[in-house]
Amino acid sequence: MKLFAREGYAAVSMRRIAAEVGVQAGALYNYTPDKQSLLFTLMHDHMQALLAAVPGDPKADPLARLETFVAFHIRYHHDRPDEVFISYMELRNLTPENFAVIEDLRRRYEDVLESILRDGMAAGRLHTPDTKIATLAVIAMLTGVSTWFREGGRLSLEDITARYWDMVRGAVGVRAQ
Amino acid sequence: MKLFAREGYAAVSMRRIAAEVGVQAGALYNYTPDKQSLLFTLMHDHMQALLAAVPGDPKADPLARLETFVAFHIRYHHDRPDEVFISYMELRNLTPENFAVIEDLRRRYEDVLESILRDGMAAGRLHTPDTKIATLAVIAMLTGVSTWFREGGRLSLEDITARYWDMVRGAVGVRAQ
DNA sequence: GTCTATATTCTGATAGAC
DNA sequence: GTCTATCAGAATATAGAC
Repeated sequence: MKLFAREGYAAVSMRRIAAEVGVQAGALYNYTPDKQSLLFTLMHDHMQALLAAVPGDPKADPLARLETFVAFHIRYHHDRPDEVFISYMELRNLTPENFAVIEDLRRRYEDVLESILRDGMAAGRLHTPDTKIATLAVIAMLTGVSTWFREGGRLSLEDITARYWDMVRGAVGVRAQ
Repeated sequence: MKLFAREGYAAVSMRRIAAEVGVQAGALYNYTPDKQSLLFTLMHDHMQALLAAVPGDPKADPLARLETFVAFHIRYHHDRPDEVFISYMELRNLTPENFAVIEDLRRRYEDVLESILRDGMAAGRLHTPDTKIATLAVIAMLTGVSTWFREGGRLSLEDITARYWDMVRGAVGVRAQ
């Protein structure tokens, strides 16, 4: 995970991975049939864990669910920079079959947010003309945090989360009380 | 450009590039001293062109400038998918010196948007508590379009641009007229 | 389950003929 | 300015001893 995130799948050899974990290259093949399966397993496990962790109580207030989602996404991605980086950057190095599996999991994660936005619309708590577009925009915006945020800077992750919650509310048309 | 975008810098050999342009591998070294310089030149040219193309009339109305920036960013990135993809994905394959150059150009592009937001704040036309964070959020949101938008889908690029302009206005606190 | 050794192919880059 | 040929090393993956 660390090597793929730092240098990229194609640039990391099986020998480097073996050296990192303290065995010879041949020994790795007791754990994975090949390099591709290793990449796929890392990405698959990450997406499964993400889907298992995302909070989603359909009975709660839509705005509360949206705020929870924003905080969850920022925090979860911040805590797993390598997994996130790989899952966005190494998609093109998956075989077509493996790519389809990961894409399906990603779509299911997006659907969690889109359901929140749809319920918010139905309840009249927010106003956005296209929940699918808004979903993609919000996720891109939130995921961007992990590309530049570093601990110890001008703002804490809690500050950042507050700013993004402001911006998300504005973007999806939550009207002031 | 096409090969790096599709398969990644590390995965593409000089022989593949040579075959793509119809020469033998050795001939490439009449045009670039090495593979790293080739990547750097592609990214550098792209960032220079982006900075030269971005509209920025400091005397215009801040909201008009913001709308122009949003439309420009979406259109420019949509028209150059390979360049955009490389410039975001291959940063880690640059040498530290080359990375610093590209990062500086990227920061200068971000500064164009941040100046607009600052002027909008000063003019009382928008309200966002942190123009730097808003800049990063808006650019991440807009750049995301090029990862999923495909011609011929449910919405045209003009439709998308209109939706994003709505969302950006909300995100940076443009109050309804 | 790890090791050494190896098959086979590919890598970035260079030399020198033309 | 392109070609062929080549260097020196690295790549994935496998075989077989232990």
